[in-house]
Amino acid sequence: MQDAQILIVDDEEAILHMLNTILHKEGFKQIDTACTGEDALTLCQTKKYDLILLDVMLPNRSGFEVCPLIRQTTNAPIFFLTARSTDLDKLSGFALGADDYITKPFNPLEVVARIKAHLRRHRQKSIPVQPAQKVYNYKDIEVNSLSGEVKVKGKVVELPAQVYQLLLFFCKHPNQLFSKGQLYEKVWGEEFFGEDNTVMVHIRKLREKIEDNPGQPRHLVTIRGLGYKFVSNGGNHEHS
Amino acid sequence: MQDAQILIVDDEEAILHMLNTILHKEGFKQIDTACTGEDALTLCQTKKYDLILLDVMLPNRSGFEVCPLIRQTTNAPIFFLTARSTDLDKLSGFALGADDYITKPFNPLEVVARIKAHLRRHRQKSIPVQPAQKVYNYKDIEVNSLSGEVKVKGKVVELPAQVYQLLLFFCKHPNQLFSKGQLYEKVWGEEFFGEDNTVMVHIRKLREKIEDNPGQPRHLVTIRGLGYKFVSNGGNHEHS
DNA sequence: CATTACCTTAAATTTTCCTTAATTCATCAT
DNA sequence: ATGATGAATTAAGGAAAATTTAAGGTAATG
Repeated sequence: MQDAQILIVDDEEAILHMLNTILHKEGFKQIDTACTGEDALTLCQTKKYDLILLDVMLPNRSGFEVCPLIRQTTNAPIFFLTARSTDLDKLSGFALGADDYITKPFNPLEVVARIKAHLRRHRQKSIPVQPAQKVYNYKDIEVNSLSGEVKVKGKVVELPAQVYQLLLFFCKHPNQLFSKGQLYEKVWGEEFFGEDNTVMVHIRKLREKIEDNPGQPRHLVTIRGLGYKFVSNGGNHEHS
Repeated sequence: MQDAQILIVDDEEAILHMLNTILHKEGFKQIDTACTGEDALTLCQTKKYDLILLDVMLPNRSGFEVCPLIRQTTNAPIFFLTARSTDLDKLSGFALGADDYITKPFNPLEVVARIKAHLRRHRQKSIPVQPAQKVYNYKDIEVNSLSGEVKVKGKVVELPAQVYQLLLFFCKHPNQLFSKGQLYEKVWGEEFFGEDNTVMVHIRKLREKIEDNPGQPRHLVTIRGLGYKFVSNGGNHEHS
């Protein structure tokens, strides 16, 4: 339990430091911190946390905004930190996918107690599932993961397994940039050692299936030096 | 009751997540989600649900529009979710085939209570009227799960027990993709450790019974790298 | 203009699946 | 009990298809 990966997101250095020391004293050694919602999101995409403490008041994007985005990457419990604590806040926080609500100023012992309690409960429940979406619908591309069927512009196309898995992954994370290494680890589920050719070839195969002109892709675009991104132009699949 | 298949349709990720967690905590483990009416419809066409939660406000097509279309695929109870709660809304909601009406913001406990109540009523009603009479009727294949009789093109064929179970499972879940592992766990009821040969041989036996040419199956097709699928070409599947 | 990152095609390798046959297991009549 | 029968499982060889590797080409970048 003490080896739980915890992420704390707050723009105030003081609070970050306080929570960090409290939790560290209690034996939690695996603590990361972030100052902005963007940083938190990036961290969540690369690492798997067991618990996230998220301040509502953040520069640029508020915690309320970031919460559902983080939810897409993980189903770890998210605790909101806030100054205000009206019932309405709590309700909307809960609606956004929060699991608990801690109001400033914190009682350090209370924070620790709540975290421990939640981790205990959560651990027991083995696999807390997130709402697994089964059908993805973009402008020209339609994926039914129940039947394993893929349609492009209404026509059914056959995909090899690995290419299908790749498409499915992109459908689950549209408009997000992934490096070849990330893709290999997420889709293939194996450690990446720089052999990026495999990914590139599969990207190509996928493009041959879903793009009008695979040489000039419009859905699965490459961002040179960084990776690939599946863009959903006008697809009726708008999260947040 | 807790194994009821539930579908939640809402474009807001947050609400999807909230309802999912609430219901999951209450023991409902079989939950699917969809963001659009189209997706919901696709899901209803491939799978049978016991209850559907449908948001009125949906992108593209409204819940009002989608409801009658879903009604054509199933007679599962449909609950409308809506922000407004004028009497007009309620009236048209029920007229369109809705079974209940839940207004945002929800009280989680109320949602669960209503769902449970409805499922209880529905279950009670359906059990005595039709005592689990299940006859599956596809184009060439007919399975009577009461008598255990299987007909292919009108002719009775004898199936070994395990092969029959396999066929029955496929009849219950047509047009859905299952991996060998899934099939083994669902049909055999034992943990799967990669010994997929058993499943393959049984697939072969089943094909010898139901296919004209077992080497080139038309009903029980294999999707390489992913699994098998029982396709019902236009054949109407009647659960009762 | 050289270097880097990416694209593209084709060949090589591996995986997956099919099929038949052999073996084990269970049932039932003798 | 015991052997016969049929079913379920395991095993093994081969075919087909998918994945990976490799190699040469192209476009962007500094």
